[in-house]
Amino acid sequence: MSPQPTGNIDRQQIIRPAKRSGQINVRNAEPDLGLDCQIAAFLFYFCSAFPTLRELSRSFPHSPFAMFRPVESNVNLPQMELDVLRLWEEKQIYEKSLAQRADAPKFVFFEGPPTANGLPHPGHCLTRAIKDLFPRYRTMRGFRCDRKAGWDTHGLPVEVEVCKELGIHSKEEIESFGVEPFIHRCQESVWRYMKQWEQLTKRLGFWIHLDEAYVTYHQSYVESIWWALKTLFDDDLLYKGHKIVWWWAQGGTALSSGEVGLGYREVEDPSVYVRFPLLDDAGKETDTDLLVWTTTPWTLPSNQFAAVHPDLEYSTVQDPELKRKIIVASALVQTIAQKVKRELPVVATCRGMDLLGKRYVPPFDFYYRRDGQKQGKLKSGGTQHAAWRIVAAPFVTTDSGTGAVHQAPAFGEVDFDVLLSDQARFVAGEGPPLICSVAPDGKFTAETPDYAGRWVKDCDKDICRDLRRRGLLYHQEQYRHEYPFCWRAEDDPLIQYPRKSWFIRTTKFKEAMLVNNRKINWLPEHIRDGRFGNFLETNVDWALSRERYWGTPLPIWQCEKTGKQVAIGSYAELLAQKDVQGVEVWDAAKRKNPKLSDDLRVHKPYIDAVTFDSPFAAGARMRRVPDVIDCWFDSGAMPFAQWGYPHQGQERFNDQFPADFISEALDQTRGWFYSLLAISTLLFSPDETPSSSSSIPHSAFRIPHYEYPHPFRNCIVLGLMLGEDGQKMSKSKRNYREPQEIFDRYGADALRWYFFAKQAPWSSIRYSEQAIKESVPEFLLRLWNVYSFFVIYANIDGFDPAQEIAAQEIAAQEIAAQEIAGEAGQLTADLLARAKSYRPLRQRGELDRWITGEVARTAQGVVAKMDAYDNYAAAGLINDFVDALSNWYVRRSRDRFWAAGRSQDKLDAYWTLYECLLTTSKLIAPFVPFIAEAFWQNLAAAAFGSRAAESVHLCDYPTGDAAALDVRLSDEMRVVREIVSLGRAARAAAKLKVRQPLLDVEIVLADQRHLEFLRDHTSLIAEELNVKKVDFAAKADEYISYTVLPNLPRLGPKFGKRLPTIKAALAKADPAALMQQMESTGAIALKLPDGDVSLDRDDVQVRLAAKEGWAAAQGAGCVVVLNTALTPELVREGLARDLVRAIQDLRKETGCAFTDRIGLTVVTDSQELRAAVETFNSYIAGETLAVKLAVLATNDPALAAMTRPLQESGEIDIAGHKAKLLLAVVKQK
RNA sequence: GGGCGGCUAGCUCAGUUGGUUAGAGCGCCACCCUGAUAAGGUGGAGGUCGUGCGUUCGAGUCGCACGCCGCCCA
Repeated sequence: MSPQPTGNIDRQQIIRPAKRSGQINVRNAEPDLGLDCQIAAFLFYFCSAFPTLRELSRSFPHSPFAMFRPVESNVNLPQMELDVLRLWEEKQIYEKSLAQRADAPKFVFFEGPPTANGLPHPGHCLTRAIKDLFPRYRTMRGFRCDRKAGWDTHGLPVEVEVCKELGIHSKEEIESFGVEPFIHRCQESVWRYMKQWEQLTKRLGFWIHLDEAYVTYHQSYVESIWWALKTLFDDDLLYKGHKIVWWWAQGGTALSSGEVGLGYREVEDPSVYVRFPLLDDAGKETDTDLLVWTTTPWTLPSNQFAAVHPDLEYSTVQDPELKRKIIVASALVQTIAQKVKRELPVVATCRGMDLLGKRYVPPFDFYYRRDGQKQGKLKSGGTQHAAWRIVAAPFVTTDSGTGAVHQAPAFGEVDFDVLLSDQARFVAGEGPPLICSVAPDGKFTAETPDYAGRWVKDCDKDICRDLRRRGLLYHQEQYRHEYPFCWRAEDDPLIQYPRKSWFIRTTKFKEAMLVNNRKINWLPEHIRDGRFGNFLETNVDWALSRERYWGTPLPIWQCEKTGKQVAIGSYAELLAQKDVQGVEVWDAAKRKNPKLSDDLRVHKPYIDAVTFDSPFAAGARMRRVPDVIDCWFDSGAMPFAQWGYPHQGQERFNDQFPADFISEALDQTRGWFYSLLAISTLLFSPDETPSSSSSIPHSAFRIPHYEYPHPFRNCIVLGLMLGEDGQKMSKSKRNYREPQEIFDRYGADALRWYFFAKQAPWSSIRYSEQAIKESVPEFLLRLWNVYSFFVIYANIDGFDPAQEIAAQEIAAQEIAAQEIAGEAGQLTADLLARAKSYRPLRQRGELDRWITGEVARTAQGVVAKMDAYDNYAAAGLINDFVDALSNWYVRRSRDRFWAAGRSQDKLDAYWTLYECLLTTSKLIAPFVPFIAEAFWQNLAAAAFGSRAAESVHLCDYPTGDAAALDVRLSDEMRVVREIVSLGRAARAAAKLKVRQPLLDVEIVLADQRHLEFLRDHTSLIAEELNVKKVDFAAKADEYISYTVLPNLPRLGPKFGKRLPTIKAALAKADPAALMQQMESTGAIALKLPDGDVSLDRDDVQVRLAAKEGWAAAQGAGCVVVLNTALTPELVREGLARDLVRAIQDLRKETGCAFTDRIGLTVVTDSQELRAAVETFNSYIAGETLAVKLAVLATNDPALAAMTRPLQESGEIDIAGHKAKLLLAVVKQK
């Protein structure tokens, strides 16, 4: 099939639509040619598969084929996107976009690594979309923005996933399964959903180097972390401590505060009130009890103290039933009386302070019977009983409970602090020891024989039962509260537990982190001092170690004799130690299974086997401590670990640090955002880092110091995305659609535009498929329609910008030379200006100058917003521009495109719209990269072949041509549009449809500034409003009432308190008189009781209001008044226009081709309608391509004689007149 | 219990440093246009800006208190 030429058809031979303004414009036409043209165009499209189009057009560089590929108006966006993806891949556009900026200033982006062992959902699309937007934008703005992907691969999530697979849970089960095969499984599991993630990333248009991704389990990555940890260790910032940690008993490990935070759930726990009988000074039991409250009965066997607030008032009440006295906080007496349903008369009161030091009998005697009488030496001299005393604690409140709190220091951080401060009062070793009746597996030990071997939470009930049996349980109820569970094993409640664990001394850097944080540009801003700042304020040392398997091994080796430790910074460093043994374990494994990833070499269990000679004790070995580390440290170390720094990649690190931009969702505040900031502050801070001592062996490496902020300068904190029902997104609830389905239905651009343009990125969004769907017609399709409009007409007219420019005889070499310079390929104004028909802007019509100015204004605004990371505002500006382009420029210019011939005015319109579309394509490229590319591929690449930039994404971002800006014109056009809009409103109010012509319209302006401009546009306004005449009323008192209002922002600062008086005076005065005064003297003088006031022109505001009884609409600065008088002539014209509409509908219904001639009979008994047809016969015939137009009465005998076939309308209503239409297609010769 | 954020039209959300008539999109109703057409456009109705108190000549906007929702943490 050889395509027919389409570009050289004589313009005059194509049927033009008749102009609506009434002039009939039918020519002698050859409809066949027009049809051929369409078929040819279709074939051309059909034959030119997307990627080959360029080749095709290249082979005919100056032929008519270089015109635009026809565009369907009902475009299949998802399909188009797939074509674009293929093009990008084939032409390596992403790579080229980077190469092009190889020497440009850098814009550094860090990828927060996702974990690929779960499926991606729409929330991930949001993060990945925003992570694409700004790098794309910055690249077009001339920056070099490398984008290295990354994967988070370690940690509990992976282990738990594997355990589920294996059907096991506890550490014992893992151990018996074997650590080695377990680790292998973990490593495999990490990549389970990699395909889906890569697919999503690509399909969304997220340009990032997936094949160069950093992976947290890779040896180089692990070694970077070892270096960091060694550095910290050597600076005494990494230490082993004994603390109360949140403990996952089933998993046998502590969790970081971040991880704990992921697992809070509301649960019901017992809330118990227990009597602690008090002892007198002699150690004898009294008749008084302290009533103590706890919500964790299982900790009662480990009770050591009871805490009261020293400043609270406590009451001793008489319990009539027990016949004993009970001490509780005075504020809670009534509450407790209600709970136990009896009066509790107060017999005495005291302050908490008075209770301090009193001894009591604890509810269980497992420890008491052994140590109850033991005393220790106080530092201040004298002795005291070591435990089971009342102590002071500031955290005791009277919000709930009894005002006296059970203390089991082993199972609560605050309780532990109480123990520590109590111990501090004693001579070392004499104070109370820590009592802990629970083993690390969460089960009671043999020290509490009644419950030994049972999971603590399971014992709550039995403990309560026992207390009740012994009469100690005063009251019990259920208590709803939030309690943490393991974030990966959701049925396992966490407990607080004393544990030796490795910590990073982040608290030492609290101030430094705060200072660093203050320099970060957080979006939204409140994160800085709010959520994140507050979190830093309450900083605690980072619980780093995990007694688990799949993670970065803690690089600490310990002397088996002396317990002394060293940190190792790399595998090579390890091998360089004295008498290294155990490496053969890995070698053997690798021999056995050569497929094993070499990265496993630095993992458990292989690394555990490596030992070396202790430098601390002769003959002793150094063995690695068994722990791995918190995987949040992995991701927080990515700024340097992604390069394997400092063992390698020092240059890359120096170049790519700190990041200019990162973004994740709000849930990363205490996760990635914190781990990044903490690690960076500890390692790279300017002054504080006492790390000059640390060094890499055999290298002169020094840690560089960086000014704050680092490691990131700007951070967009995305809102959380909720499911369709406002709940958390959950696969089981199906409250969202799979991303792939969204892509298939609406496309990635639709999803992206929804993310970028529908709300600020930090507001939490409720996933809404409807809203995604809407962004298609609202934005994409509207823009597409403008584009397709252009292409259709440009092709019909043979508007060929490439040929126009070639015709100027620009040597191909010259263009090629400029292309190398990176200039000519982007079809900027100066290149287009070489076309012979391209006129300078100032010579073009006003509408052209206006829209070109709007493009410039939009580009300026978008750049300002995007530079400030405000994509939402930027998208809004783009949207406004597209609206102006579509609904004003194109609409107002239609006639120019339809006009016959190749007038300069028409060419101006083409060039203007063409240039607008090219710029728009660039403007939207970072936001909706696919549709932008589709535009470019047709408007630029298809037309110019290799002379144009290969992709819109290789172009520079438009910044707005200052010379094109015309603020005044922009303002004036806004007024015109407002007047038109008001006119339509007035019509609607008067129930006069636009098809009904009216005699005239009066426009009253509050401000005469734009009057002259408007006078030049009366024909435009008249046409838009379908009126014969437009007047600007000079004396409008007839229609209008005025109000003279004070200009408050101006007067406020000037007059302050006097404002109400001035306001009242203006309101009271006659507006007409005020205006006259202003006109004659240039000011308004007000005589006021508190002194005269003179107001100038800018001090007041004149507001207009239409008087009653007029068909009018009022806006801020003007009123539009319609003359609603209808003459018979006008009514007939209105009827004629209505009739045209009805006939056009019938044509369409009949399936007429554009060019079909028809014969038409209007059958009606309405005199008016008949008259209208007669008066406007040629107008109606012209509009509807009727060669014959007759009107008959229903009883006309001629009706019966009419030849068939006829297309017959049903009975139609033309403005209240009944009629029927008979249509016959006239045979074409 | 604490911190942070939110509360503006039926729904989803904008609303600059306080300034007179608080906006958009969707939905609804009405209408228009129709050779860009399985689109498009215009208009309308719809708001005591969560509640109260305060600061101010003036508060959706600033302050305080409270209520509700969400998140984070205890």
